[in-house]
Amino acid sequence: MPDTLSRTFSALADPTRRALLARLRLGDATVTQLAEPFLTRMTLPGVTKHLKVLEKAGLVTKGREAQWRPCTLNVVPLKDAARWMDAYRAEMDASLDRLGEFLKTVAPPAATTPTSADPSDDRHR
Amino acid sequence: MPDTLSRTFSALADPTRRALLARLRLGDATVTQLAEPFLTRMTLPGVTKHLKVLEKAGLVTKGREAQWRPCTLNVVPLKDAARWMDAYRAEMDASLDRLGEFLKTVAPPAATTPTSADPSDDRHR
DNA sequence: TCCTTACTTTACCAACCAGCTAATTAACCG
DNA sequence: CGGTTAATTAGCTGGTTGGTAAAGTAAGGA
Repeated sequence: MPDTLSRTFSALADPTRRALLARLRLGDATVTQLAEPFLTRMTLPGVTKHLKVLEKAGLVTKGREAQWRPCTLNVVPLKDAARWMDAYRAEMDASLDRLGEFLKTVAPPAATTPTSADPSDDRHR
Repeated sequence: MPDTLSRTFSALADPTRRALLARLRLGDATVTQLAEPFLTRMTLPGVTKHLKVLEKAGLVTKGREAQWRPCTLNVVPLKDAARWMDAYRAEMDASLDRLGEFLKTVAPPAATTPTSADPSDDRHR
């Protein structure tokens, strides 16, 4: 029984679960609707299990409508995760990607005014 | 052997590892230096293992200086994780927290001009 | 009442993860 | 060389995870 943040990150550490969240971003859906794209890869109980992980992490809430369980995305735990990441925002912005890093070592440190346009610029908003 | 994003989130899904990253944010450190705060809770091989997880996720790079292994933080994988989260930025901003949500249902939808100051505002940057 | 649809639970398996102790490698230092 | 320090590796255990098949629950409808 780990802490909330760990459970959130743990829930995100699976491509199937991320895909389920992405699907829910488009709107609520029942379990079978959610499972449908994955049924070639895995069985329905498998999807149910993934959903339970997401539910325990608080990322999904399951409703109850007759025999259907409409699932809803809940981003609140994501906020905490994003807030944790924000502590690293500064060094993320500072660090260029590998290519940029390499170019930085090759080119002289007269960096801020390159020849014409800097392609490794303007990422993230 | 999961995908990169899964390995990143998985590496973050442990408070010890997050603490190691937080420590590295202050600057490089050797394994024993990193381990020191945790040695009451766990042994050194335990910390080594956690570091290996972080290394495999590309979040930490280990150098080699005589018998020391200076560790460096590498935020590049974090950028991908942050970019993934950005897809949910809109609904994160839209959704207020549980309290806010509740207040929203109680108060009329004349929301955008609250009485005086909105406390659940101005988070994130 | 019985069937169908929707979904969950149970029981099992293999793989992995977190932790330990003990042993090993590797480098420096006297 | 022998000892000390730094760190890893090996081998074990117990718990969790991801998947399955098969059985079970619950509601709607003929």
